Order: sequence, then C-alpha cells, then structure tokens
Amino acid sequence: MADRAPTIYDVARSAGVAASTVSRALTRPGRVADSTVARIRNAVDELGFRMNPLARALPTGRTSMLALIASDVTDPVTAEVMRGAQDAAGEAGYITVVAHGPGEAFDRALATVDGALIMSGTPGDDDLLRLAAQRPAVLVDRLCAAVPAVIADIADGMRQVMAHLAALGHESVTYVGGPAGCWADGMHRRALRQAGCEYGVQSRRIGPFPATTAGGMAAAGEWLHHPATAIIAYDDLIAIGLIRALTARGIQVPQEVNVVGFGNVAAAELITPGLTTVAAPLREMGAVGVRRLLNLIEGSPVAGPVLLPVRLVERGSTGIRRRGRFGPLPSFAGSL
Amino acid sequence: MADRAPTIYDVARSAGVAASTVSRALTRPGRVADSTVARIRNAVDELGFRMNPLARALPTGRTSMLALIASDVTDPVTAEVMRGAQDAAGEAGYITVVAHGPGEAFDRALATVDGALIMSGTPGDDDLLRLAAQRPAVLVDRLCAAVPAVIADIADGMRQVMAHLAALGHESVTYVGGPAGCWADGMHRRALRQAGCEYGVQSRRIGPFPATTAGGMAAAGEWLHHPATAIIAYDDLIAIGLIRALTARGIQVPQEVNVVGFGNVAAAELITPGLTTVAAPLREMGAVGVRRLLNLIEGSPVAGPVLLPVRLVERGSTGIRRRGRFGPLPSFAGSL
DNA sequence: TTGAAAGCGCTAACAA
DNA sequence: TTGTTAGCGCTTTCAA
Repeated sequence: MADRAPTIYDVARSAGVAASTVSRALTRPGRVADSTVARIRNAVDELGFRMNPLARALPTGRTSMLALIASDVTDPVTAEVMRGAQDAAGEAGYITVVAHGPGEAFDRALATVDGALIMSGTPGDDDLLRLAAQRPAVLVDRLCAAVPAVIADIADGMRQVMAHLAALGHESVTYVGGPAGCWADGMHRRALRQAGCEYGVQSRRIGPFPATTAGGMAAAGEWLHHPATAIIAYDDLIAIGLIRALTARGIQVPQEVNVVGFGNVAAAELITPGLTTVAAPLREMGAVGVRRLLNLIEGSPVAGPVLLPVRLVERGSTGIRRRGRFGPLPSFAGSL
Repeated sequence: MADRAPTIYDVARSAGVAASTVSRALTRPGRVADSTVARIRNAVDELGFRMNPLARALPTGRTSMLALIASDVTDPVTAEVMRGAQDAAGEAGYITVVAHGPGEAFDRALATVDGALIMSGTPGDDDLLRLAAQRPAVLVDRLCAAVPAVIADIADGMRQVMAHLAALGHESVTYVGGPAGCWADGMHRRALRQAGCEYGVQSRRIGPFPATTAGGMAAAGEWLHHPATAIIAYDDLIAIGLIRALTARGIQVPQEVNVVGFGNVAAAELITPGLTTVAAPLREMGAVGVRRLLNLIEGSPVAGPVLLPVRLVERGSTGIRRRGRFGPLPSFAGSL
C-alpha cells in the first residue's frame, strides 16, 4: 500500500545520528541528550515513522502480546473476563491474541506471545501444566497445581446463598451440578457441603449436566424425582433452563421453589422472574489475571492464587414461598 | 524456561544440510529431494523444532495474524461474529488479535497484522478509510465507500418482518431507532420505508435510542404518546427493554402490541414472551469476512459487498392481538 | 537439488 | 553521550 514504511535507519539519517541512538532515544530517552532526542522526535514525526513491533521482538525476545485462551468467546462469562483482560493488557502496552484449546492455531499463538491467560474450561490439567512450563501462564477461575491463578471466592458466595436461603426458611436444597470433571463444579460442591453445615441446610446433588439451558431443562426432570424447596444451579444458564422447564410444567418460581445461579450473566436480569445469582467480578478477574501475568513475565516470584470477592444479587427467583407442594412453608409465611 | 528453543540451524546441523535447505524443505517440500526432506523431518521431530513465526515474519513481511476490531467483545453479536472469524482464521493458519477502536493498542495491533476485520460500530468513516488504506480491511455489517464488506440482507429481513406483521393484520408500526448516525440504523430505516410501501403498512419512527435495554425502556415511554399495534426495534436489546417496560406498565405483549427485534441474541429466546426477531448468520458473516480478507491479502481484486441471507425467527412477542387498546384488532381475530 | 551470503528492522554489547 | 558492530531466526537471491 504505502511505498515502504520508514525504518529506524531513515529516521537516523534524517536526524543525523546513528540507528542505535534512535533506538535508545525511543526506548530510554534518559540515556540520550535532550537535544538529540528532540531532533529524533522531529524526524519521527516528519517521516511518520512507526516502529515495527516484530522486528523489535526478534532481538528482545519480547512480543508484547498476550494470549487469551478460551474455548468459546461466545460464552458471556468468558467474554466479560476477556474484556477485562484486554483492557488491562492494552493499558500495559500489550495486545491480545485469542485462541482456543489445543490445536494448530493454539501452538502458533503460544509461540508468538509473552504469556497466556487461560480461561476456565479449556484444556485438561496435563496440557495446562505443559503449557505453563512453556510460557508464563495464569489461570482464571480454575486451579491447577502451582500455576498462578485468580479465582472468585466461591466458598463465600455459597455461604451468602445459604444465608439467604436459610433466612427464607429453606431446610433443604438441591444442587444441580455442572459438567463432569469441571474444576469449578468440584469447588461448588465443597463449598456447598461446608455452607450447608454452617447454616444447617440439607443438600442433595444431581448431575452432571452440561452448562446450558438445555442442561437446566434436563435437570428439572430429575429434580422432580426428589424435589426440594430450593435449587442451587452450577451456573446461570442451567438455572435459566431450570426455571423455564419448571414454569412450563406449571411449577411457579419462586412461589413453589426458589432458584439461584452463579455468574450473573446479562440474561439473568432479563428473564422472568429475574434470577438470584452470585456475581463474580468478571472483568476485574480478567484484569487482575493479566496484571499477575505481566508480573510473572517480568520475573517476579509467584504467590498463591488470588481470591476475588463475590456478591449475591437477589432477584425474583428467590423469595418467600407461598405454596408447599415441594416442602414445608416457612413458619412465618402466614404472617406476611 | 526451556534452555533455548532449537532453531533452523540446529535442524540443519543435525540433518547435515544448509539452513536454507531446511527452510525450503519446510515451506516448499517440492523443491527439495525427497530423501533430504525426510532427513530434515526427522531432525525436526527429534529436536522438537518449532519455527519462530516472528523471525519468519521479518523477511517475508507476513505475520499470519489478523486483527479483529470491535469496540466491545462483550456484545453478543460481536462475540458471535468474532467466533466465526476466529474459526475461519484458524483454519487458514492465521491467529487473531482483538483490538478496539482507535488508541495506542489499536495502532500497535494494526502494525502487527496482515489485515483487519472491522466489526460494526467501531471507528468513524474517516478513521475507517485511513485504516483501509494502510492495511487490507474488510467491514462486517457496515458499508463505507469502496471498502469491501459483508453485510446481512437487512432489506430482505425487513420485508419478512413486514410480511409477518401484515399477515397478522397490522396496519401501522412504530420503528424504534438505534444510535444516532449508526450505519445499520440508516439501513433499517430505508428498508422499513420500502417494505412498508410494499405491504401497505404505515410506519413512524421514534429515536434515536442507545442499543441497550435501557434504551428500549426509554423508548416505551415515547411510544405511548403515539402508540401503534406493532413495534419494530433497531435491535434485540432495545426490543427486550421495550417488552419489559411495556409489561411493567401492564401492557401485554403480544395481546395488545407486537414487538420484533433484530439480531436473535441468546436472550431473545430466554425472555418471556420469546422475542420474534431477524436472525443474521453472524458466525458465517465473520467467517466470510475473514475469507474475503485473506483473498484481499493475497492480492485478489475487490468485489462489491457480500450480502448474506437472514431469516425471521417467530416467537411469542408477535401474534394475533386480542385487545384493541392501541389500534384496531385484525378483522379475523374473532374467528379464532 | 543444494549451499553461501546477504539481508528483514531492530537491539545490545562494546568502544570511543 | 554517541557510534560501531554483531547478531535475533528466518527467507531469498544467486551460484554452484
């Protein structure tokens, strides 16, 4: 398109200095006389010089690129994390390449970047460890051996859910599990058990189910075999599918059963009733992840996983039940 | 991490040939004796050689990277297009870097890639043209001068909407406009006028409104001043906001007013009632866009914009009205 | 069919 | 403070 992009040599000639001086002036202006820097700046502006980042990458071994590894950019949670990561990377002068799990493009991407941010649900643990050995890597919403990670405080989220549910008079809940072998699902289950003890709420598990509305709809059928007065779903999509299926069968939410999800995706507040759900600071998780990754790349020592706070967003899918078909009504229900 | 990645020279030594031969064997095996290729392949496997894409980019001027320019990866439409683009790029051996509108990271990204796919709603026309002059570029869901583009067939979509609405007995509709100065909005309006003529349906416009549920809720208030029996919204988010606001005011959809959107985002089928909407082949648009971009990069001549077919997805937000508060009921309504 | 040598645009010693 | 000189890892003439 353009004739040929001006190089550092063109600038050097135009400013009457050596190429190395231009390089220095551009990267460490302190090490070059002010007047020289000024002249070089002028030349740069005049010629419209833009440094070739690839040429620079060759000798330095640094590309200023980060990989965002996600199996599906279409997933709203992933997208939100990506957004945070992208912004944080941009601020630090890094650009981001997106890639999904193992495959040719993946290797290619990995070979190009200074580090990788790995979103949940992507590669298996083995691949993960191999990857982390190759390049600095940080996990988001997942833990694996000693790989640095940033995760949401699920345990606390579950506690908030239980507190909320217990306050509404629930004595037992059904947990609808997510995909089999999923790290976050295991986390949810541990948290559930613990929070259940703490608040004296019984819990049963069903699942696994795929993390989709279809999964949730399937779960509804299974739930009917052993109904409880409240359902905690692995994530919002399952919760939404559940609500749809229940409603379709004439079971009213929250009048007969309460439902809570995890994630606080956009659809959670669009559906009827609104979905009570645990909101994780997704963007921040992405941003914090990138910052840790950048530190790692700079060579600072790895600390333990970072835990980010979550909060319960109460909406219409939970509340006082008014009909006891699936369990006892709270004793104070009559007083309302 | 690893000692040092093996280079082409290591392979050359191990295979007992010159580096240039290795390069040739790897890129154009036909030009090298079969036995030599085999030896080189062996050496590659043994050493675990992976070519450094950046080093290759320097002499060739080709990075095998594409930029995906989108103002917000969090937007579901954008995400879907991205997904298609990413897959198509991966198939062709390209990786994708995501960047948003003008800014430092943007320039940095542009300097690194072989071409750019520009999603709707990002930079202004001037920036766009400047960008297209710098690098091969393809627009998605937007037209600008002679820049190659792939767009959804909005005109046909609007025709389908009108046909549907006319069949339901509507005689006038309100169009709720999207963001001011937005290319797609202009497109919708032209299409609306034309399809209105074709089917003998009156139309009024209100707006502009931001393409969010909040925008839709605001629009509901304005619509009440001059209600019509059907509303066509600029996009799904506005339509969803509209439905919520109407429902909140006790106006029933579709019993009193029909609503249709554009986009077919995931939430469209999750809300109650489901949103009737025009679905564009988002992923395919991304994929086709990338393929055109790749052609452009290879130097093939640019053709006109590619038009991709859309289809109307009928859901609960449209249907026979049963209450005439905002206009006459279809004459055959009683017969149902 | 293969090898030698000269870059691609930049950085990083080392001298001056 | 500045210039000189080698590369970074690969491709690509040009000769052999």
